[in-house]
Amino acid sequence: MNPVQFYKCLADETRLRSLLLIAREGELCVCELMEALEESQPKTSRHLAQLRNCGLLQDRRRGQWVYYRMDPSLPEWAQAVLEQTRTANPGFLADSIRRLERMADRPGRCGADC
Amino acid sequence: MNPVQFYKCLADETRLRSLLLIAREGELCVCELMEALEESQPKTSRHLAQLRNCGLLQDRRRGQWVYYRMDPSLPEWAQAVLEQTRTANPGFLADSIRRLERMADRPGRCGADC
DNA sequence: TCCATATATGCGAATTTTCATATATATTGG
DNA sequence: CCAATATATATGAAAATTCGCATATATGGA
Repeated sequence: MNPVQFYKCLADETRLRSLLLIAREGELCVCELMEALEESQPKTSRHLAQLRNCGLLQDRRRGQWVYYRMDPSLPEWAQAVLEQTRTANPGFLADSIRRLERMADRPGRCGADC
Repeated sequence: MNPVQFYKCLADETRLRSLLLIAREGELCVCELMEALEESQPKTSRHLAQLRNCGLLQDRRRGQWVYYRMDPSLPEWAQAVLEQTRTANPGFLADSIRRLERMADRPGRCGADC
């Protein structure tokens, strides 16, 4: 993981919020991120695809939904950077978390079997 | 310090190398960074000014030279991010450090009195 | 004062990034 | 198969970033 490319990925509001929200929640689908970030579907999807292509996120499809989570092979230093950024800047995600928690009809998360 | 703006500062090869080199060396002047990074004078100077304007670096003039160092008021999480990036990616700076150490006629560093 | 060195900045061109819009693909349920 | 929902992508325009080059400023020494 090239540090410059890593930081290019974090250098955008939509991408950084998505990453930190996913880090906090474990796994989120595109429609949840759209709602939490108040962004359009193509914009949300495109940024997530970019983070996946760079190796920061993994996705899995479950029915109609595609869930994104941290790529577990992300180097430790990069994971640590994300964690520190998240915990040191609680205000950065506050509104997004509120919208996410108030979201109606969130698709249910389950393992590989529902 | 807005996290997105902070990461925009790190999302460039010249700026990230400059920052990590300065973090390692304590203080460096523009001509040392030009040599270490093999970059032109205007390019080097412009990126350093940007880092100063964003609050990541401080500068002090000593004679003809302007020395840049970390801004001590940089939030702890940001300092930690830089340190982790630096120690976890020794190869990222290796060539620059070699060129810096082999540089002839490096301007001498002293306190406020030479 | 004049010159050499070090650094900063103005500016337009070139490159990169981001976005909105439209459309394509995939899945589920009828 | 058809319709509805969720997600992905193509495309061209707009915005932001980066760069090279020229020039300006600051300092120290002859």
